[in-house]
Amino acid sequence: MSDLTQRQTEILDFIRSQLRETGFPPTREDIARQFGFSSKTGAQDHLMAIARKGFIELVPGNARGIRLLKEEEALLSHQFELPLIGSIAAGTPITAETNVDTWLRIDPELFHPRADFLHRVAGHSMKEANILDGDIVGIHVQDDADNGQIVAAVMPHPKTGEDEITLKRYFRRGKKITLKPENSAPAYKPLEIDLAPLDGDSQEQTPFRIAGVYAGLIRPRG
Amino acid sequence: MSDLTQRQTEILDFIRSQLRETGFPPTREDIARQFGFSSKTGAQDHLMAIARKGFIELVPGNARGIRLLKEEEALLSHQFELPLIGSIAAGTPITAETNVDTWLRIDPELFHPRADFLHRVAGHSMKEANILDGDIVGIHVQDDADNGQIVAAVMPHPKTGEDEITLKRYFRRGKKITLKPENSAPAYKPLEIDLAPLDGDSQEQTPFRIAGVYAGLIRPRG
DNA sequence: AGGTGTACTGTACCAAAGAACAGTACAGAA
DNA sequence: TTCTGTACTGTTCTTTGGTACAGTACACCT
Repeated sequence: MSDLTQRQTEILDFIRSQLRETGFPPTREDIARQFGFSSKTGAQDHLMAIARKGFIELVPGNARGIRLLKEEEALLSHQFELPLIGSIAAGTPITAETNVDTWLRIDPELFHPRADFLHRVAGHSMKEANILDGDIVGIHVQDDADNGQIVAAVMPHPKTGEDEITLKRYFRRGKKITLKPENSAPAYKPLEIDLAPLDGDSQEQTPFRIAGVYAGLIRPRG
Repeated sequence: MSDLTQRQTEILDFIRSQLRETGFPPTREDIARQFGFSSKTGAQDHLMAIARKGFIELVPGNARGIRLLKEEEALLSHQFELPLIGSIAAGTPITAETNVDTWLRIDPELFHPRADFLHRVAGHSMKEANILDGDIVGIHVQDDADNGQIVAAVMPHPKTGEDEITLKRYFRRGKKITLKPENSAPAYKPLEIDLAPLDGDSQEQTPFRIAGVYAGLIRPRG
Protein backbone atom coordinates (compact mmCIF):
# COMPACT_ATOMS: atom_id res chain seq x y z
CA MET A 1 0.00 0.00 0.00
CA SER A 2 2.46 2.58 1.19
CA ASP A 3 5.26 3.39 -1.19
CA LEU A 4 6.76 5.54 1.53
CA THR A 5 9.82 4.61 3.53
CA GLN A 6 9.67 4.24 7.28
CA ARG A 7 11.05 7.73 7.83
CA GLN A 8 8.74 9.29 5.27
CA THR A 9 5.75 7.62 6.90
CA GLU A 10 6.81 9.01 10.27
CA ILE A 11 7.05 12.47 8.82
CA LEU A 12 3.68 12.21 7.08
CA ASP A 13 2.15 11.04 10.35
CA PHE A 14 3.71 14.02 12.09
CA ILE A 15 2.16 16.38 9.56
CA ARG A 16 -1.20 14.77 10.15
CA SER A 17 -0.86 14.98 13.92
CA GLN A 18 0.16 18.63 13.71
CA LEU A 19 -2.86 19.37 11.58
CA ARG A 20 -5.10 17.70 14.10
CA GLU A 21 -3.52 19.40 17.08
CA THR A 22 -2.72 22.87 15.85
CA GLY A 23 -5.03 23.17 12.88
CA PHE A 24 -2.28 24.01 10.38
CA PRO A 25 0.67 22.17 8.83
CA PRO A 26 4.17 22.33 10.34
CA THR A 27 7.08 24.28 8.89
CA ARG A 28 10.32 22.65 7.74
CA GLU A 29 11.83 23.75 11.02
CA ASP A 30 9.01 22.22 13.05
CA ILE A 31 9.69 18.90 11.35
CA ALA A 32 13.46 19.18 11.81
CA ARG A 33 12.99 19.98 15.49
CA GLN A 34 10.59 17.08 15.98
CA PHE A 35 12.99 14.55 14.49
CA GLY A 36 16.17 16.08 15.85
CA PHE A 37 17.57 17.30 12.52
CA SER A 38 19.99 20.15 12.93
CA SER A 39 19.09 21.52 9.51
CA LYS A 40 15.70 22.13 7.98
CA THR A 41 16.97 20.95 4.63
CA GLY A 42 16.54 17.38 5.81
CA ALA A 43 12.87 18.05 6.39
CA GLN A 44 12.60 19.76 3.00
CA ASP A 45 14.16 16.75 1.25
CA HIS A 46 11.67 14.43 2.89
CA LEU A 47 8.76 16.65 1.99
CA MET A 48 9.84 16.69 -1.64
CA ALA A 49 10.19 12.91 -1.64
CA ILE A 50 6.74 12.48 -0.10
CA ALA A 51 5.30 14.99 -2.59
CA ARG A 52 6.96 13.18 -5.50
CA LYS A 53 5.24 10.00 -4.38
CA GLY A 54 1.93 11.78 -4.41
CA PHE A 55 1.00 11.76 -0.74
CA ILE A 56 1.24 15.51 -0.23
CA GLU A 57 1.36 18.57 -2.39
CA LEU A 58 3.79 21.39 -1.71
CA VAL A 59 2.49 24.84 -2.56
CA PRO A 60 5.50 26.93 -3.58
CA GLY A 61 6.07 30.23 -1.89
CA ASN A 62 3.56 29.60 0.84
CA ALA A 63 4.48 29.26 4.50
CA ARG A 64 3.25 25.87 5.73
CA GLY A 65 2.16 25.16 2.18
CA ILE A 66 1.65 21.44 2.68
CA ARG A 67 -1.57 19.89 1.42
CA LEU A 68 -2.45 16.33 2.34
CA LEU A 69 -3.59 14.17 -0.54
CA LYS A 70 -4.97 10.62 -0.44
CA GLU A 71 -6.66 11.39 2.83
CA GLU A 72 -9.79 9.54 1.89
CA GLU A 73 -7.85 6.31 2.04
CA ALA A 74 -5.75 7.10 5.06
CA LEU A 75 -7.88 8.92 7.52
CA LEU A 76 -11.28 10.20 6.74
CA SER A 77 -12.82 7.33 5.00
CA HIS A 78 -12.08 3.97 6.47
CA GLN A 79 -10.86 5.09 9.86
CA PHE A 80 -14.20 4.58 11.52
CA GLU A 81 -15.82 2.42 8.91
CA LEU A 82 -16.40 -1.26 8.47
CA PRO A 83 -16.81 -3.21 5.25
CA LEU A 84 -20.06 -5.05 4.69
CA ILE A 85 -19.22 -8.44 3.22
CA GLY A 86 -21.75 -10.38 1.24
CA SER A 87 -20.70 -13.31 -0.90
CA ILE A 88 -17.08 -14.26 -1.27
CA ALA A 89 -15.32 -14.57 -4.60
CA ALA A 90 -13.41 -17.82 -5.01
CA GLY A 91 -9.91 -17.77 -3.67
CA THR A 92 -10.06 -14.29 -2.19
CA PRO A 93 -9.37 -13.36 1.41
CA ILE A 94 -12.60 -12.46 3.07
CA THR A 95 -12.04 -8.73 3.39
CA ALA A 96 -10.66 -8.38 -0.15
CA GLU A 97 -12.03 -5.38 -1.94
CA THR A 98 -14.05 -7.44 -4.38
CA ASN A 99 -16.04 -8.89 -1.51
CA VAL A 100 -16.94 -5.52 -0.01
CA ASP A 101 -20.51 -4.52 -0.82
CA THR A 102 -20.24 -1.17 0.92
CA TRP A 103 -18.64 0.60 3.84
CA LEU A 104 -20.72 1.58 6.84
CA ARG A 105 -19.71 4.34 9.20
CA ILE A 106 -19.46 2.49 12.48
CA ASP A 107 -16.54 2.56 14.85
CA PRO A 108 -15.03 -0.96 14.88
CA GLU A 109 -14.04 -0.46 18.52
CA LEU A 110 -17.68 -0.27 19.49
CA PHE A 111 -17.85 -4.03 19.38
CA HIS A 112 -16.19 -6.42 21.79
CA PRO A 113 -14.07 -7.99 20.56
CA ARG A 114 -13.35 -5.35 17.89
CA ALA A 115 -15.23 -5.97 14.63
CA ASP A 116 -13.20 -6.44 11.46
CA PHE A 117 -16.10 -6.67 9.05
CA LEU A 118 -19.87 -6.76 8.93
CA HIS A 119 -22.28 -9.24 7.44
CA ARG A 120 -26.00 -8.97 6.81
CA VAL A 121 -27.94 -11.91 8.19
CA ALA A 122 -30.44 -13.60 5.88
CA GLY A 123 -32.99 -15.96 7.37
CA HIS A 124 -34.06 -16.94 10.82
CA SER A 125 -31.57 -19.61 11.74
CA MET A 126 -30.21 -17.65 14.72
CA LYS A 127 -33.53 -16.35 15.94
CA GLU A 128 -33.20 -17.86 19.40
CA ALA A 129 -29.86 -16.13 19.86
CA ASN A 130 -31.80 -12.92 19.21
CA ILE A 131 -30.17 -12.44 15.83
CA LEU A 132 -32.86 -11.71 13.29
CA ASP A 133 -33.28 -11.64 9.53
CA GLY A 134 -31.83 -8.36 8.24
CA ASP A 135 -29.56 -7.75 11.22
CA ILE A 136 -26.00 -6.73 10.45
CA VAL A 137 -23.52 -8.64 12.56
CA GLY A 138 -20.03 -7.57 13.48
CA ILE A 139 -17.37 -10.24 13.07
CA HIS A 140 -13.97 -10.33 14.71
CA VAL A 141 -11.58 -12.19 12.44
CA GLN A 142 -9.91 -15.25 13.94
CA ASP A 143 -9.54 -18.74 12.59
CA ASP A 144 -10.82 -20.77 15.47
CA ALA A 145 -13.35 -20.42 18.25
CA ASP A 146 -14.28 -21.64 21.69
CA ASN A 147 -17.00 -24.21 22.20
CA GLY A 148 -20.40 -22.56 22.26
CA GLN A 149 -19.30 -19.37 20.54
CA ILE A 150 -21.21 -18.07 17.57
CA VAL A 151 -18.98 -18.06 14.50
CA ALA A 152 -19.13 -16.74 10.95
CA ALA A 153 -18.51 -19.90 8.95
CA VAL A 154 -17.54 -19.76 5.30
CA MET A 155 -18.75 -22.62 3.17
CA PRO A 156 -20.07 -23.24 -0.31
CA HIS A 157 -23.77 -22.76 -0.85
CA PRO A 158 -25.33 -26.23 -1.35
CA LYS A 159 -26.87 -25.22 -4.69
CA THR A 160 -24.73 -22.51 -6.28
CA GLY A 161 -21.45 -23.74 -4.80
CA GLU A 162 -20.45 -20.15 -4.15
CA ASP A 163 -18.72 -19.44 -0.88
CA GLU A 164 -20.95 -17.68 1.59
CA ILE A 165 -21.01 -16.65 5.21
CA THR A 166 -23.40 -18.19 7.69
CA LEU A 167 -23.71 -17.77 11.41
CA LYS A 168 -23.74 -20.87 13.54
CA ARG A 169 -22.98 -21.85 17.09
CA TYR A 170 -19.71 -23.77 17.14
CA PHE A 171 -18.94 -26.96 19.05
CA ARG A 172 -15.94 -29.19 18.63
CA ARG A 173 -15.33 -32.54 20.29
CA GLY A 174 -12.14 -34.20 19.05
CA LYS A 175 -12.40 -34.36 15.27
CA LYS A 176 -16.12 -33.74 15.16
CA ILE A 177 -17.43 -30.26 14.67
CA THR A 178 -21.05 -29.29 15.09
CA LEU A 179 -22.45 -26.09 13.61
CA LYS A 180 -25.76 -25.50 15.29
CA PRO A 181 -28.45 -23.06 14.21
CA GLU A 182 -30.29 -21.34 17.04
CA ASN A 183 -33.81 -22.18 15.97
CA SER A 184 -35.69 -25.13 17.33
CA ALA A 185 -38.03 -25.34 14.32
CA PRO A 186 -37.50 -28.68 12.59
CA ALA A 187 -36.33 -27.06 9.35
CA TYR A 188 -33.10 -26.00 11.06
CA LYS A 189 -30.76 -28.92 11.58
CA PRO A 190 -27.27 -28.92 13.07
CA LEU A 191 -24.48 -29.52 10.60
CA GLU A 192 -22.00 -32.23 11.55
CA ILE A 193 -18.51 -32.15 10.11
CA ASP A 194 -15.96 -34.88 10.63
CA LEU A 195 -12.42 -33.70 10.20
CA ALA A 196 -10.91 -37.20 10.37
CA PRO A 197 -11.16 -38.24 6.71
CA LEU A 198 -9.65 -34.96 5.66
CA ASP A 199 -6.42 -35.45 7.55
CA GLY A 200 -3.50 -35.04 5.20
CA ASP A 201 -5.72 -33.97 2.37
CA SER A 202 -5.31 -30.68 0.60
CA GLN A 203 -6.87 -27.63 2.16
CA GLU A 204 -9.21 -27.26 -0.78
CA GLN A 205 -11.38 -30.14 0.31
CA THR A 206 -12.13 -28.63 3.69
CA PRO A 207 -15.83 -27.92 3.43
CA PHE A 208 -15.79 -24.91 5.72
CA ARG A 209 -13.61 -22.50 7.58
CA ILE A 210 -14.13 -20.04 10.37
CA ALA A 211 -13.98 -16.45 9.21
CA GLY A 212 -14.31 -15.07 12.69
CA VAL A 213 -16.43 -14.87 15.79
CA TYR A 214 -19.64 -12.98 16.33
CA ALA A 215 -18.97 -9.69 18.12
CA GLY A 216 -22.36 -8.02 18.22
CA LEU A 217 -24.91 -6.63 15.82
CA ILE A 218 -26.70 -3.66 14.38
CA ARG A 219 -30.39 -3.73 13.68
CA PRO A 220 -30.97 -0.84 11.31
CA ARG A 221 -34.76 -0.67 11.56
CA GLY A 222 -37.20 -0.02 14.35
CA MET B 1 -25.87 31.28 18.18
CA SER B 2 -23.44 33.43 16.27
CA ASP B 3 -22.08 36.43 18.13
CA LEU B 4 -20.18 37.33 14.99
CA THR B 5 -21.01 40.25 12.75
CA GLN B 6 -21.83 39.72 9.09
CA ARG B 7 -18.29 40.60 8.02
CA GLN B 8 -16.70 38.41 10.67
CA THR B 9 -18.87 35.48 9.61
CA GLU B 10 -17.79 35.99 6.02
CA ILE B 11 -14.16 35.97 7.05
CA LEU B 12 -14.57 32.88 9.21
CA ASP B 13 -16.28 31.15 6.29
CA PHE B 14 -13.38 32.15 4.07
CA ILE B 15 -10.91 30.61 6.52
CA ARG B 16 -12.93 27.41 6.51
CA SER B 17 -13.13 27.30 2.73
CA GLN B 18 -9.40 27.91 2.42
CA LEU B 19 -8.74 25.07 4.82
CA ARG B 20 -10.93 22.79 2.78
CA GLU B 21 -9.44 23.84 -0.55
CA THR B 22 -5.78 24.34 0.21
CA GLY B 23 -5.37 22.34 3.41
CA PHE B 24 -3.97 25.24 5.44
CA PRO B 25 -5.29 28.54 6.80
CA PRO B 26 -4.94 31.82 4.86
CA THR B 27 -2.51 34.61 5.72
CA ARG B 28 -3.64 38.14 6.62
CA GLU B 29 -2.79 39.13 3.09
CA ASP B 30 -4.84 36.29 1.59
CA ILE B 31 -7.84 37.56 3.53
CA ALA B 32 -7.23 41.19 2.57
CA ARG B 33 -6.93 40.22 -1.09
CA GLN B 34 -10.11 38.14 -0.97
CA PHE B 35 -12.18 40.98 0.46
CA GLY B 36 -10.49 43.77 -1.43
CA PHE B 37 -8.77 45.38 1.55
CA SER B 38 -5.77 47.41 0.55
CA SER B 39 -4.09 46.72 3.88
CA LYS B 40 -3.64 43.47 5.73
CA THR B 41 -4.26 45.24 9.02
CA GLY B 42 -7.97 45.11 8.28
CA ALA B 43 -7.78 41.34 8.13
CA GLN B 44 -5.74 41.26 11.32
CA ASP B 45 -8.32 43.35 13.15
CA HIS B 46 -11.07 40.99 12.11
CA LEU B 47 -9.07 37.96 13.13
CA MET B 48 -8.49 39.42 16.57
CA ALA B 49 -12.18 40.20 16.93
CA ILE B 50 -13.14 36.67 15.88
CA ALA B 51 -10.53 35.24 18.25
CA ARG B 52 -11.79 37.40 21.10
CA LYS B 53 -15.25 35.94 20.54
CA GLY B 54 -13.82 32.46 20.80
CA PHE B 55 -14.37 31.13 17.30
CA ILE B 56 -10.71 30.88 16.37
CA GLU B 57 -7.40 30.90 18.15
CA LEU B 58 -4.46 32.90 16.87
CA VAL B 59 -1.08 31.31 17.50
CA PRO B 60 1.41 34.17 17.89
CA GLY B 61 4.54 34.16 15.78
CA ASN B 62 3.31 31.41 13.50
CA ALA B 63 2.62 31.92 9.83
CA ARG B 64 -1.00 31.00 9.15
CA GLY B 65 -1.38 30.42 12.87
CA ILE B 66 -5.15 30.28 12.83
CA ARG B 67 -6.86 27.43 14.62
CA LEU B 68 -10.57 26.86 14.21
CA LEU B 69 -12.46 26.28 17.44
CA LYS B 70 -16.08 25.24 17.89
CA GLU B 71 -15.76 23.05 14.84
CA GLU B 72 -17.50 20.13 16.53
CA GLU B 73 -20.73 21.95 16.00
CA ALA B 74 -19.94 22.96 12.48
CA LEU B 75 -18.16 20.15 10.77
CA LEU B 76 -15.64 17.68 11.98
CA SER B 77 -16.50 15.85 15.08
CA HIS B 78 -20.15 15.00 15.44
CA GLN B 79 -20.79 14.56 11.75
CA PHE B 80 -21.10 10.81 12.00
CA GLU B 81 -21.59 10.47 15.70
CA LEU B 82 -24.56 10.02 17.98
CA PRO B 83 -24.94 11.04 21.60
CA LEU B 84 -25.59 8.35 24.16
CA ILE B 85 -28.23 9.65 26.55
CA GLY B 86 -28.58 8.21 30.02
CA SER B 87 -30.61 10.00 32.64
CA ILE B 88 -32.16 13.37 31.95
CA ALA B 89 -31.54 16.43 34.08
CA ALA B 90 -34.73 18.20 35.13
CA GLY B 91 -36.01 20.75 32.67
CA THR B 92 -33.45 20.07 29.96
CA PRO B 93 -34.18 19.09 26.39
CA ILE B 94 -33.29 15.47 25.91
CA THR B 95 -30.22 15.96 23.76
CA ALA B 96 -28.85 18.81 25.88
CA GLU B 97 -25.15 18.51 26.49
CA THR B 98 -25.56 17.72 30.16
CA ASN B 99 -27.50 14.60 29.31
CA VAL B 100 -24.89 13.25 26.91
CA ASP B 101 -22.85 10.47 28.50
CA THR B 102 -20.61 10.03 25.48
CA TRP B 103 -20.56 10.18 21.70
CA LEU B 104 -20.40 6.99 19.67
CA ARG B 105 -19.12 6.91 16.13
CA ILE B 106 -22.11 5.58 14.28
CA ASP B 107 -23.66 7.10 11.21
CA PRO B 108 -27.14 8.32 12.21
CA GLU B 109 -28.36 7.55 8.68
CA LEU B 110 -27.72 3.89 9.24
CA PHE B 111 -30.98 3.66 11.11
CA HIS B 112 -34.44 3.95 9.62
CA PRO B 113 -35.83 6.33 10.49
CA ARG B 114 -32.63 8.27 11.14
CA ALA B 115 -31.46 8.08 14.75
CA ASP B 116 -31.10 11.32 16.70
CA PHE B 117 -29.69 9.83 19.88
CA LEU B 118 -28.83 6.53 21.47
CA HIS B 119 -29.90 4.98 24.75
CA ARG B 120 -28.54 1.97 26.59
CA VAL B 121 -31.26 -0.49 27.59
CA ALA B 122 -31.27 -1.70 31.18
CA GLY B 123 -33.37 -4.73 32.05
CA HIS B 124 -35.37 -7.29 30.16
CA SER B 125 -38.67 -5.57 29.67
CA MET B 126 -38.42 -5.65 25.85
CA LYS B 127 -36.96 -9.12 25.58
CA GLU B 128 -39.73 -10.44 23.38
CA ALA B 129 -39.15 -7.64 20.91
CA ASN B 130 -35.58 -8.96 20.74
CA ILE B 131 -34.20 -5.95 22.59
CA LEU B 132 -31.92 -7.17 25.34
CA ASP B 133 -30.29 -5.83 28.49
CA GLY B 134 -27.20 -3.86 27.44
CA ASP B 135 -28.35 -3.17 23.90
CA ILE B 136 -27.97 0.37 22.66
CA VAL B 137 -31.08 1.56 20.87
CA GLY B 138 -31.29 4.29 18.27
CA ILE B 139 -34.15 6.74 18.79
CA HIS B 140 -35.66 9.03 16.18
CA VAL B 141 -36.99 12.12 17.90
CA GLN B 142 -40.69 12.82 17.41
CA ASP B 143 -43.37 13.65 19.94
CA ASP B 144 -46.00 11.13 19.04
CA ALA B 145 -46.18 7.63 17.65
CA ASP B 146 -48.39 5.19 15.80
CA ASN B 147 -50.24 2.45 17.59
CA GLY B 148 -48.02 -0.53 18.16
CA GLN B 149 -44.74 1.33 17.68
CA ILE B 150 -41.98 1.04 20.22
CA VAL B 151 -41.30 4.42 21.80
CA ALA B 152 -38.72 5.93 24.10
CA ALA B 153 -40.87 7.30 26.91
CA VAL B 154 -39.54 9.83 29.38
CA MET B 155 -40.98 9.62 32.85
CA PRO B 156 -39.82 10.02 36.43
CA HIS B 157 -38.34 6.97 38.08
CA PRO B 158 -40.84 5.69 40.68
CA LYS B 159 -38.27 5.87 43.49
CA THR B 160 -35.74 8.58 42.68
CA GLY B 161 -38.17 10.77 40.80
CA GLU B 162 -35.46 11.52 38.25
CA ASP B 163 -36.53 11.58 34.63
CA GLU B 164 -35.42 8.52 32.73
CA ILE B 165 -35.91 6.87 29.39
CA THR B 166 -37.72 3.56 29.05
CA LEU B 167 -38.73 1.62 25.99
CA LYS B 168 -42.33 0.54 25.72
CA ARG B 169 -44.76 -0.43 23.00
CA TYR B 170 -47.25 2.38 22.55
CA PHE B 171 -51.01 2.10 22.13
CA ARG B 172 -53.55 4.86 22.29
CA ARG B 173 -57.30 4.57 22.24
CA GLY B 174 -59.04 7.90 22.71
CA LYS B 175 -57.67 9.40 25.90
CA LYS B 176 -56.22 6.16 27.19
CA ILE B 177 -52.61 5.32 26.53
CA THR B 178 -51.08 1.94 27.19
CA LEU B 179 -47.32 1.47 27.49
CA LYS B 180 -46.66 -2.21 27.19
CA PRO B 181 -43.43 -4.03 28.01
CA GLU B 182 -42.59 -6.90 25.68
CA ASN B 183 -42.11 -9.56 28.31
CA SER B 184 -44.84 -11.95 29.30
CA ALA B 185 -43.32 -12.67 32.71
CA PRO B 186 -45.73 -11.53 35.40
CA ALA B 187 -43.29 -8.96 36.80
CA TYR B 188 -43.76 -6.81 33.68
CA LYS B 189 -47.12 -5.07 33.65
CA PRO B 190 -48.49 -2.65 31.09
CA LEU B 191 -48.74 0.94 32.24
CA GLU B 192 -52.09 2.63 31.72
CA ILE B 193 -52.28 6.39 31.46
CA ASP B 194 -55.50 8.33 31.25
CA LEU B 195 -55.10 11.72 29.64
CA ALA B 196 -58.63 12.88 30.43
CA PRO B 197 -58.13 14.29 33.96
CA LEU B 198 -55.11 16.23 32.76
CA ASP B 199 -57.00 18.26 30.18
CA GLY B 200 -56.37 21.92 30.75
CA ASP B 201 -53.87 21.20 33.48
CA SER B 202 -50.35 22.47 33.40
CA GLN B 203 -47.82 20.53 31.39
CA GLU B 204 -45.89 19.68 34.53
CA GLN B 205 -48.43 17.15 35.69
CA THR B 206 -48.15 15.04 32.55
CA PRO B 207 -46.57 11.89 33.88
CA PHE B 208 -44.73 11.00 30.68
CA ARG B 209 -43.79 12.20 27.25
CA ILE B 210 -42.57 10.53 24.10
CA ALA B 211 -38.94 11.32 23.35
CA GLY B 212 -39.00 9.47 20.06
CA VAL B 213 -39.56 6.18 18.33
CA TYR B 214 -37.33 3.16 18.31
CA ALA B 215 -35.26 3.04 15.12
CA GLY B 216 -33.01 0.04 15.61
CA LEU B 217 -30.25 -1.10 17.90
CA ILE B 218 -26.63 -1.95 18.40
CA ARG B 219 -25.56 -4.92 20.44
CA PRO B 220 -21.93 -4.27 21.26
CA ARG B 221 -20.98 -7.74 22.47
CA GLY B 222 -20.94 -11.15 20.89
C1' DA C 1 -20.88 64.24 24.69
C1' DG C 2 -17.90 60.72 25.23
C1' DG C 3 -16.91 55.87 25.11
C1' DT C 4 -16.80 51.52 22.77
C1' DG C 5 -16.89 48.42 18.86
C1' DT C 6 -16.75 47.72 13.88
C1' DA C 7 -14.47 48.44 9.66
C1' DC C 8 -11.22 49.83 7.43
C1' DT C 9 -6.22 52.62 5.08
C1' DG C 10 -1.21 53.21 5.21
C1' DT C 11 3.46 52.53 6.74
C1' DA C 12 7.12 50.09 8.69
C1' DC C 13 9.95 46.57 10.90
C1' DC C 14 11.80 42.08 11.45
C1' DA C 15 11.23 37.30 12.59
C1' DA C 16 9.46 33.22 10.32
C1' DA C 17 9.90 30.30 6.77
C1' DG C 18 10.73 28.71 1.97
C1' DA C 19 14.20 27.55 -1.32
C1' DA C 20 18.64 26.89 -3.42
C1' DC C 21 23.41 25.23 -3.29
C1' DA C 22 27.15 22.35 -1.69
C1' DG C 23 28.37 18.62 0.82
C1' DT C 24 28.68 13.59 3.37
C1' DA C 25 27.39 8.76 4.08
C1' DC C 26 25.25 4.61 3.13
C1' DA C 27 22.45 0.95 0.78
C1' DG C 28 20.71 -1.53 -3.06
C1' DA C 29 20.17 -2.09 -8.07
C1' DA C 30 21.99 -2.22 -12.84
C1' DT D 1 31.54 -0.03 -10.56
C1' DT D 2 28.58 3.49 -11.22
C1' DC D 3 24.05 5.24 -10.54
C1' DT D 4 20.08 6.28 -7.98
C1' DG D 5 17.57 7.03 -3.84
C1' DT D 6 17.50 7.82 1.09
C1' DA D 7 18.92 10.47 4.89
C1' DC D 8 20.93 13.74 6.53
C1' DT D 9 24.48 18.61 7.89
C1' DG D 10 25.60 23.48 7.07
C1' DT D 11 25.12 27.95 4.98
C1' DT D 12 23.01 31.66 2.59
C1' DC D 13 19.51 34.43 0.36
C1' DT D 14 14.95 36.25 -0.20
C1' DT D 15 10.24 36.33 0.32
C1' DT D 16 6.42 35.72 3.25
C1' DG D 17 3.86 37.06 6.69
C1' DG D 18 2.96 38.54 11.64
C1' DT D 19 2.61 42.58 14.37
C1' DA D 20 2.85 47.28 16.06
C1' DC D 21 1.62 52.11 15.53
C1' DA D 22 -1.05 55.96 13.71
C1' DG D 23 -5.00 57.28 11.58
C1' DT D 24 -10.25 57.89 9.61
C1' DA D 25 -15.21 57.08 9.60
C1' DC D 26 -19.42 55.51 11.30
C1' DA D 27 -22.87 53.35 14.39
C1' DC D 28 -24.71 52.51 18.78
C1' DC D 29 -25.16 52.96 23.69
C1' DT D 30 -25.35 55.59 28.02
